[in-house]
Amino acid sequence: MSTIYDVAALAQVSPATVSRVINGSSVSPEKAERVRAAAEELSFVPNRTARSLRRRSSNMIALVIPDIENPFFTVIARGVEDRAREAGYSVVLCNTDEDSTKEAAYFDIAVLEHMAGVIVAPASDASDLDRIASAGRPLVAVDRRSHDRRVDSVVIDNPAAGREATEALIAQGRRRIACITGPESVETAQLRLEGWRSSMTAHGLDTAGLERHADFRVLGGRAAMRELLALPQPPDAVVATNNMMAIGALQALHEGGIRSGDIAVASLGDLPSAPVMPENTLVIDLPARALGITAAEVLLRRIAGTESAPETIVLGTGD
Amino acid sequence: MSTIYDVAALAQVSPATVSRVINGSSVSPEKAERVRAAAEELSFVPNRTARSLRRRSSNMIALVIPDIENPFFTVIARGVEDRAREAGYSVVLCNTDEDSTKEAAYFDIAVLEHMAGVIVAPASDASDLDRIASAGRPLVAVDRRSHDRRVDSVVIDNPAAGREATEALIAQGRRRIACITGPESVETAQLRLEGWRSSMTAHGLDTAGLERHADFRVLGGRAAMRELLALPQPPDAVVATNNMMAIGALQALHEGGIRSGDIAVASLGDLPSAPVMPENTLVIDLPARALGITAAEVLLRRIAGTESAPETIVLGTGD
DNA sequence: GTGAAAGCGCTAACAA
DNA sequence: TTGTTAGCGCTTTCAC
Repeated sequence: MSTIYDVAALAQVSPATVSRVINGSSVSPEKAERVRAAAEELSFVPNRTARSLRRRSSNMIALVIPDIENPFFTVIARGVEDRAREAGYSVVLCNTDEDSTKEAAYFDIAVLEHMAGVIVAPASDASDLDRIASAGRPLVAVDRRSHDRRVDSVVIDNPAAGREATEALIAQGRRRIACITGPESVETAQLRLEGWRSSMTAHGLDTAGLERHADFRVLGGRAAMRELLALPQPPDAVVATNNMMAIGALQALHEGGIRSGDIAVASLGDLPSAPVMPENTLVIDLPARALGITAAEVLLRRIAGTESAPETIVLGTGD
Repeated sequence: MSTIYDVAALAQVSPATVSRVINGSSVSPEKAERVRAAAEELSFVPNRTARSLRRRSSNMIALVIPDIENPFFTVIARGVEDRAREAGYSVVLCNTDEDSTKEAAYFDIAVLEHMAGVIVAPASDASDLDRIASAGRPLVAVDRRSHDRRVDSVVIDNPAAGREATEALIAQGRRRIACITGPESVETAQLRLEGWRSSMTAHGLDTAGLERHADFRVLGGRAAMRELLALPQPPDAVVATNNMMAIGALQALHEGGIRSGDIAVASLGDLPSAPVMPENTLVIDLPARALGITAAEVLLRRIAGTESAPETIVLGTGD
């Protein structure tokens, strides 16, 4: 493990010059070359910890997501990671289980570790993003906006996604279409629900009693579907506003012995690789990877020091 | 952001004493109390970067896995993370896509970042674990042993898992049982295959032409199953040595229009949450979480300085 | 038990 | 453009 002093000695320059070469400041060509040769010779690699200490910022980015078992978020993670790594940053993946307490603990760590920035899919509207913002760390919300409008957000056009799913079911001839959405405290859940509602009313269809709030997870989707099945007049289709609840809904249909085709399910977002896709299932692709890439780009820009007002980037579902 | 100097000044002791209190060295009770009060007062938290620089070791652990989309590995990750976090370490998740080059890049980062240790499910037997070992960083292989016998390993009893799956199929009355396993360069794949083979021969069943090597992924499993279906005499069951290949095999069966029940599939490891589990499917539970927890414990012990000879811990499939 | 002082390896003023 | 120097915040000898 050689240091810039070793390199400086071998190249017969000062440590500062070595540092400049590493960081791309202006150095005369011949000295730069000597430094490069010396660094090569000693297989020198800069000590990132020392750099972080001095710069008061590391090259780690925290990515805080609510559910690592959900492929939607792992795809986002891969998008973030690919872009971040290109820029020389490492990504620390933090899983919160939709739990704001766990989330807060991760935020504290991010600050303590002097992480360069944080990308978060907030567990709820109550997420304490201020913990990060007030510490002056760049922060980007992804997939879900925060109530804190000071932070950048990268989201999907959620109402459009809700409408798209609903329209597709209507086009299949479905009329009594229910919607299973996420917690009321998550804006994404509300917006997708609104998309469904607007499509329904636009087509003159009744929505009364057909909304259900669940938890964005399999069990919640299943329970909600069971309730819908128990209605005096069950739906003939359902929009699940995320993939996990769609799986839960399909499970409930299967348990209930519903004939495939009697009730159609539209999922917002790809299902985890399944052996067989049930025929009555419709998937609306969500641009998860683009979400991750874009969030990383916005964050990197903030890390680089861009000072513009916080922005919300809305990605179309077709992206 | 206060420092130990601020705390020292307020408590009227030297910075060294503050450091000692933080790290639990012997300090007189009254001074210790003064320091604690001062730290509380200033809401002091030690700067981890400075500590890492000084100690030449951070409190980050790298977890390098081949496939973040595979729930088997995410469950391992959660096991690792839970245990690591208890001990005050953060976990950096690194996804290699079964690619040794990507893996090597992560190893380099782990060394550069002075990470406290690395847990890896090696992409192949050719994985260059020496990169870490020779840098003196603690290293534990999980799920897959390395050819490098200097490192600790935590694995499943793979032959037993292979046998268990095979015996279960035999108990169902299956006789012509194929095996789709992973790459030849991955020991885990070989051992599970051997488990299958030993059960087959123990029951006097023929194994000729019924082995397939794939890549532990959905597409590979599907292709292998197609080949098996194209055999003059196709199998009546198949053991897939991991969950993703089991999904691929089931897909191939579905595409091939095979009646459910004609060919049974046994999967080593839980399937990702699926809407419906096909009836002809059998899952052998693998103790993924225990794998993660145990690997973390072994690593933490090494980080703490245990100097015993490298060990291989084999977890029973019943654990 | 406690404090003074010397760094860990790097970067950023400040001079030259 | 280049070098000198002073830290970033912490830990750890080494004296006392």
